[in-house]
Amino acid sequence: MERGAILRKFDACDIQATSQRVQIAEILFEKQQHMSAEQLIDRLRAGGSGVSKATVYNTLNLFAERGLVKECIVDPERRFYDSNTEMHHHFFLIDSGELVDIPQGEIRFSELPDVPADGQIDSVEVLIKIRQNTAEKKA
Amino acid sequence: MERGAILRKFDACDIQATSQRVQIAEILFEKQQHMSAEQLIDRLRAGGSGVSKATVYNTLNLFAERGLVKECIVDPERRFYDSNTEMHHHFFLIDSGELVDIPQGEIRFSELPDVPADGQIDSVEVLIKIRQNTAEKKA
DNA sequence: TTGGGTGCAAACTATTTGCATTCGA
DNA sequence: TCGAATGCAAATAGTTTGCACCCAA
Repeated sequence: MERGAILRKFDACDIQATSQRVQIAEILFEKQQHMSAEQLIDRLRAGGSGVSKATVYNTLNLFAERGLVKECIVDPERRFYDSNTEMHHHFFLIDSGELVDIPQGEIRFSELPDVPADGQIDSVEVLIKIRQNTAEKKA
Repeated sequence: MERGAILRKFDACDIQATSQRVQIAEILFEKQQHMSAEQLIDRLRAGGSGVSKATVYNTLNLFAERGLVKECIVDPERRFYDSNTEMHHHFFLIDSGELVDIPQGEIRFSELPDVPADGQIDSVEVLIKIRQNTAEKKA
């Protein structure tokens, strides 16, 4: 995604553009992906950027809050930030800790539960955990 | 759930019964619920038990590993342990941080995605986030 | 000029670990 | 008796916060 598109996204989400925020967004929106703060910091460092840890965390929180990215809680060790904010679901590859998108439309419900009184659905997320068969299986 | 049933569960999961483990299980299986380590510790303390923090964490990990309880990751702040290990889904009440079971059968899929090559489904979890309408709504 | 953004380091919190002690089969 | 379980405290890791500094409108 080129800078122009990022700036437009910022604008749409009421996010002031700064050098650091653009750097972070450029990595996040490079492709459809799920990154943790740490992975992002590594990428920044690898690219020679000196953005601080605190700024990365603050920025990711800001992005998530403003709806620029989606926070995915699947691994208690770290939060993932998903550059795809469309309603969609995930495979979680247990062995690699990787999160993979399930394209919209590949899951459909034939029945959904009644929502508790006074509540409205904010989101519906399906997480399918996958275990690899590749190598060993037994302990 | 009475002690006998707990001991039987322990046996089924190959967990050696000890006083602390039984105390913890008694609270967890008191009813169908989701507890965090901290809530559990509070309950133990309230009941006059002196089980240490480390033992609670170690025990919860052991229980989860052996399939006695299900670990639910929904809030990055804390892990919940679900005394219901049946395949089932959850409502997450955003405002209260509460996790509520969706009875088995109230969600049905009409379409599920293909599983990545060499993988097998470990679990399918649906999380429906609910926002309350009760009081205020706007910032 | 002036408030928001940034960087750093210290603070925090949930969880894990090492090790000596205790308990139970 | 002897290994497993426990308790404590210290260690760890991810994330947040306080505060001084800097930049752009």
